[in-house]
Amino acid sequence: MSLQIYSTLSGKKEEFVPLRGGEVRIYVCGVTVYDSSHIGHARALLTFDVIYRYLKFLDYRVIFVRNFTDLDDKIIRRAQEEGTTSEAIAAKYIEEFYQDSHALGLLRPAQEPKATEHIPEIIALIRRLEEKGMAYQVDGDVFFPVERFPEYGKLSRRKPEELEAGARIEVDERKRSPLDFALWKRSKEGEPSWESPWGTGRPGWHIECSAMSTRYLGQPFDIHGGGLDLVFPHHENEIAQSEAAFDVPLARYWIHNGFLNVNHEKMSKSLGNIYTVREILDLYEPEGLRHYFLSSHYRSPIDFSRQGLEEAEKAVERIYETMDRIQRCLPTPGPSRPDAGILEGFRREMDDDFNTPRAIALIFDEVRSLNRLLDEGKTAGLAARSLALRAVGETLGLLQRPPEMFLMNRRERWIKKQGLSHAEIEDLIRKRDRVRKEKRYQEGDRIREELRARGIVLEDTPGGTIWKVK
RNA sequence: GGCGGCGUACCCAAGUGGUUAAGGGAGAGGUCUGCAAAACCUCGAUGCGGCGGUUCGAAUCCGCCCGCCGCCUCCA
Repeated sequence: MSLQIYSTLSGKKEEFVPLRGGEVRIYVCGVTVYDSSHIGHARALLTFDVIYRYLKFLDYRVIFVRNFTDLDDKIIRRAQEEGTTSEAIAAKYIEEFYQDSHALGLLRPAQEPKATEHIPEIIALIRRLEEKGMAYQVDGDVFFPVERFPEYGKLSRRKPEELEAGARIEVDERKRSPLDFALWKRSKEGEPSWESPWGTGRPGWHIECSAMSTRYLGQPFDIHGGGLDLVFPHHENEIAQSEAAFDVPLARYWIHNGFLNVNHEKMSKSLGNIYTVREILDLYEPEGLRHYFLSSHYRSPIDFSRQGLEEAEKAVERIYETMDRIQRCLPTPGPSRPDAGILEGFRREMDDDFNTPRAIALIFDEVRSLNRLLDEGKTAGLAARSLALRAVGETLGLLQRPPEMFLMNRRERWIKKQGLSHAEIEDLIRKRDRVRKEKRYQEGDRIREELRARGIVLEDTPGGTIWKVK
């Protein structure tokens, strides 16, 4: 069995066959940099981060491109509100994006093109469409004539007639059809603008992705991805433009991640239910968030909850505890190779449309089995299995830190929140040790209870008493 | 109105025709321990929103009904 990918275009799982041998070219629509990234963005980013990692795990040479939309109405509006330039707004949120990406443990794409740096490519593409009669100009605006592209609607399974019937937006009278969309917009006073054959203006939203994907990956390329909400109209329009221009498919497989909801509703500013990446990572471990997302399938909706995140964090802690035990038992792993059975099992699950929930279940099966070996004091095969576990974790972007660091971070976060200090806790532990030596256990248990009431649990190990967060 | 999705144990969540319905969290009992914690062992849905149907056999396919949601407009 080989990798099967669900493609929005065909509406079913298909065997993945790269267009060029061992190489995979993938383009994912990135963020519009006009505000802080929220956890919905994080879900999309993590989804494709894992897809990227898994393709590499399969030994493909992967060319991963993810753009920044650094030019659009929202950025311009934001700049006006703040009395600055759209360049400054974009630069600020790109910087924030990188901080968030780093915190989330995202692998960096090979290319991260920005719309503003590809104006010549965009103009060339529009000109090509114009030459083919697939663009028309009205007063410095250039539109794409949807009715001239018969396959329009094939990705989102919509018929143009039905769309027109249901349209309830204000229609620009100058367009031939309400569905036609802007390739180029004449710029208003004070907006960023570039010289073009149609006068001073700026690109429409969809065209940048067509221009940049072709620039870095050619056409067709293998995988195009993004959030489910981009299917229509963004990706539909990209297909129309690119395929009208070059008469070959834009991309072979179309992957879309499901939404992240809050209280069963989509996150939106008007509902005030947006959580930014930074505020969540302020409260929870990044790997907890990653685990939380990966324990649902990438195409399913997730209803975000604090409880879910807390449970996920405990789950990650369980894995780290086991890795910590292994490390103490086998300080140097030796020349072992990763256990092939575990890797095969992982591959079997992931080959089925990146089934991360099953992959995670497999990790926990392995954790239990390893703990049993450790309990029994057996070390045969331990090194190979822990190496495999680490490889699997790495492919999911989990288990990337030394175990003690994860455990320590959780503790630090907790005591800070509780207003406790190390010294205070350690004093109590020493005091408890003293009374225990004198067998005054009741007194010792009182100290334990006192700490437990503040979320600290004590573990008496052969090496002394350690403490953890409940 | 059109298109699409979802409803599985206390919570989260896999599973889309066939032995005992994954895994995590919470819970109960046990082993270990001075007592705990961690770990391990055991238990936990005779049933997968409801009602019919197809089939030797369905959580899985079909129909109807109930409930929830998304897209059709910028949006990850």
